[in-house]
Amino acid sequence: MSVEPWEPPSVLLAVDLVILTLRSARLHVLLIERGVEPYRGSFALPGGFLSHGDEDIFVAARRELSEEAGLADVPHLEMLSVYGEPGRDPRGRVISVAYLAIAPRLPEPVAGTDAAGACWKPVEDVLSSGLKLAFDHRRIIADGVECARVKLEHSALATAFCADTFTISELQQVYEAVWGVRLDPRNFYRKVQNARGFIVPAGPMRRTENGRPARLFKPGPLQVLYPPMARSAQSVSAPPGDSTAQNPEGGVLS
Amino acid sequence: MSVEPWEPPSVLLAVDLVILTLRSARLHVLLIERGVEPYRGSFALPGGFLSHGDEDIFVAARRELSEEAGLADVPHLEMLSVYGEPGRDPRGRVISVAYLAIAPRLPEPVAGTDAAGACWKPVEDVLSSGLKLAFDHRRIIADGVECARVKLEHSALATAFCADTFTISELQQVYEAVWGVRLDPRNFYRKVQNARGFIVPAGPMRRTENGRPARLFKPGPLQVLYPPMARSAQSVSAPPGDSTAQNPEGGVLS
DNA sequence: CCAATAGTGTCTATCAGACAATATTAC
DNA sequence: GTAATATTGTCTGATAGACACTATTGG
Repeated sequence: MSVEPWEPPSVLLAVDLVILTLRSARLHVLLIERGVEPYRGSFALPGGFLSHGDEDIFVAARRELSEEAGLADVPHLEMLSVYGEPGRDPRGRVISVAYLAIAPRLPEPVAGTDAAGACWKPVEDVLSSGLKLAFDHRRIIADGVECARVKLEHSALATAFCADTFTISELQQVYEAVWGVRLDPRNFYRKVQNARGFIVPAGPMRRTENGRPARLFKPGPLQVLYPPMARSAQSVSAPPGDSTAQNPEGGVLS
Repeated sequence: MSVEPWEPPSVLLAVDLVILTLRSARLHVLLIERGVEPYRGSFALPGGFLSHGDEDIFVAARRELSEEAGLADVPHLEMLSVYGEPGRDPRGRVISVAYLAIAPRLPEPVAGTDAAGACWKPVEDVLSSGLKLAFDHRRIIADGVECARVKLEHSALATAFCADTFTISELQQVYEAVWGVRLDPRNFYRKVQNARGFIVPAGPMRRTENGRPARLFKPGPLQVLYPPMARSAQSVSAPPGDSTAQNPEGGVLS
C-alpha cells in the first residue's frame, strides 16, 4: 500500500456524430475525409474534443454538428453510446461519446464552413466495403444504424428523416430504406393512420409527382408507437450488408 | 485566434453501477452509504474512478462490481449511458459511464470485502422517497430501471434475475416486480413456452413449496424475443417514479 | 384509353387476454 | 376432503398481412 495520495487518471473526451439521412431512397451517413494524422486520408465521423473543460457534452455535440457538418439544427439528436477502449486512438486515452443525429431528406452536400471534405456516403457501402475508416468509426456507424432501425419500430423517429411535411409514401420510403425491406403501401397506409398522433394532416394541400396527388402530413405529438411498427415481415429482396447483431449475443428466433 | 498550440481539456472518468435484483418479489438496487465527502452520509451507487490510465471501462466496471459490491460475477452487465454534466461532481469535471448489472435473486446482503455499507434498497423507495442520494445517482437509477423494463420486453434479460434453474412462476415474478403489474399465470405460461428457445427444461427435476411442484427451466439460446412480451395490459398499481426521459425529448402517448 | 400512385374495403390466419377445467402436491 | 399452485384447453375480439377494388392525376 502506498501512502502517497492517489490521483485518479484523466482522459481526453471527444464527441463523434453519426448523422443519417435519406438520399435517393438510400440511407446515407455523413463522413469527413481526414486531412491530418492519425488516419490521414481515411474517412471519419464528424466530431472532436471538448472545446474547453466546462463544455457540456450535448452542447459539444451540437457545436460539432454545426462546425463540422454545417447543420445548424437537426430534428433528432440523442446519445448513442460510449467508446473508450484503451487502444482506439493512437494519440492517447480518448473516450468518445457518440451521438446519433437524423437529418431531413436532401440537405445539399454541405459546403462552406469547416465542413470542407464532408460528404454523404451510402451506409450500405460504408459498412460492407473496404472504404477506409478511421479509429473504430465503422463500429460506431454500425451501432448508430442499428439504433435507428430499432427506434423506427417503437418511436416516431421516422418523421425526423422527412421534410416539414411529407406524404405517407415518403414516410414509407424511410422505413424501407432504413430497414432494407419492401412494405405493402396499403397496409402501411392503414397502420400509420391507425397510430393516431403519429402523423397529423398538414393543411388541405396536396402534392403531385406522378400519379394521384397525396395528402400531406406533419409529425404528431405521439413519440412512442404502441403497438410498434413490426419490422418482421415481407423482405422482398434481402438487402446486402444486413449483419447487424447489436449485442455480443445469440440469435433471433421466434 | 491564438497561435499557441491548443490542448484539448482532460476529464476524470468514473464508472457507476446500477445493480438490480429481486428480493421478496420487489425490485431492489444496491447502494452504498458514503463515508467521505462529498455527499458523506448520502447513499450512492457503487463505482469509482479508473484505477489507472490504461484500464478498459468494461474491466473497470467488473472491478468495481467485485470490489464495491462483492459480486464476482453477474449474469448481465451492459453499458447504460453516460453522465457528464459539468456541475454533477463538486470535485471537478467527472464523466461517469453507468453500467446496468442484473444479479440473481437473493444474493445475501453482501459482506466482507470493501462493500461495508452496501445494502439493497427497494427501487420504489429510492425513486420516490426523500432518501438522500449522491450526485445525479437518482437519475441514473431511474434510467437503469427503465432500461431493464424495456429490455424485459424484447430480450431474455429476465432470466438474469433468476437462479441457475427456475420455475415459470418465478420468471413471472420477475416481470411483475420490474414492470409493477400483475400478469395472468396461465397466459404467461403459454407465452414463454411458445417463445421457443427463451427457456428450456432443466432436467426432469421438480421443486416444491406450496402447491403442485413445478417444472424447472434454465435460460435457452434465444436472446431476442420476437414477438416481445407485451407490457401493455393489467397495471395493478402504477409504480411511482417512472419519469425516465433520458434525452430532452417528448412524451409518451397511445 | 393507359400508367401510376393514392386511398378504402375485405378476408383470413394468428394471437392476446379471459377464464374454465384438470393435475399434483401438502395438510 | 380443502388449499394452493401448476398446467392444459377453449373461447373471443383484435390485428397483421394479402390483396381486390376504387379514386385521381398525367399523358
